[in-house]
Amino acid sequence: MENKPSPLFAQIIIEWYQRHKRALPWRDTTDPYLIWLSEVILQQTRVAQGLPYFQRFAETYPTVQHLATAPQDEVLRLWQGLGYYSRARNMHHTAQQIVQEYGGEFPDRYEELLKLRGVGCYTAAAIASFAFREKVAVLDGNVFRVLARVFGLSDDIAAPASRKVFQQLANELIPADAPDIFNQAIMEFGAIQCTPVMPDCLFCPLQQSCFAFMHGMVQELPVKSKAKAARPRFFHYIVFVHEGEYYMRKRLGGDIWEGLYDFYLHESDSKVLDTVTLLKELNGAGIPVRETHLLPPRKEYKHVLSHQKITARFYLIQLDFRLKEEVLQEARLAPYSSEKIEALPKPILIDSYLKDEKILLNL
DNA sequence: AAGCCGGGGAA
DNA sequence: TTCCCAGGCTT
Repeated sequence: MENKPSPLFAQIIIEWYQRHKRALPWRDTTDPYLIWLSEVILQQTRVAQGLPYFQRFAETYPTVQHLATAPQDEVLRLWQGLGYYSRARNMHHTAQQIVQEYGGEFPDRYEELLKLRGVGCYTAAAIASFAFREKVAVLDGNVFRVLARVFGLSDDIAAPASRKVFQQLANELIPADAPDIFNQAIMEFGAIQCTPVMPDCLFCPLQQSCFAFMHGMVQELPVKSKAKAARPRFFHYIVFVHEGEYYMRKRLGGDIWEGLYDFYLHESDSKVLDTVTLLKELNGAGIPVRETHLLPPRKEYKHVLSHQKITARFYLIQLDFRLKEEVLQEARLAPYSSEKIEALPKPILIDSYLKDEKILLNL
């Protein structure tokens, strides 16, 4: 670390913020519920992508009570496309907890907020400072980047141990008389001015006091270790259809997309389906299909997550009989009309397939 | 400390 | 195609 913290930093950042800040709906409120909602949505999401989701959530669930009493499927459906669905499940759970244990009132201190499910250091600091003006510094990806560059910190921001260094610096920088504005300002500065690639150093008010700029190290900072490569997976979805109804199931925990709906899934280590094994598996489950029922997949889907690379094929099977109740229960499948499917929360992969096959309207 | 959990935008 | 974006929970 080269640069020393100075009160000038907060002053410059806040001044910059007053002139450049975007008008965003969650900045017009001190309602901790709306702030919480926006922060959870924005956790791993760009403003442009999260904005319409915030609008829909705020409109559908204007208070924490509304969210608490909503069915989980509905909450997940509204969340569909945002990814990291545990955020929605945790938010739903916490809404119910706030109604039942906190009398519908949000906790108003950082330490209390931290106890809520889905609320970590960042979100607790955001709510505490924005809604209650508590002097606690937020530390998100933007703040890490700005501090690393301006103050010349070369600690790996992906390493949990580095957090202490940045947190201490941020705590020294945050002014007691404007913790909320400072937190907003430094994050907005990172998002707009001090961007990950091609930061606008030419018109930066911190140019002459920025360690990275003065030392030609803007490209090198922050230091961040790379994520490991995504592991390949091969999904073979068996889409049973009978009299216009499609058999789907709600995914369990322990894997991706918990709580979302997909089809009967046969996973293997190859993009080529081993039909013999599959048919044995289906017959063993009490589903009497033969090879002739298995239509070749129309199209192959690649679905890339940050940690998995999924290759998926869909095999439509027209059933001319109804599956027995025990069989459905064992396979956790249930029939849904296309209208019902529309209302179910689904991974983007499944939604794309349904739209390509015109099972769902492309709205 | 390391691994898991989505999806989209820009170069 | 390749690269980038990350907070919270679990192990």
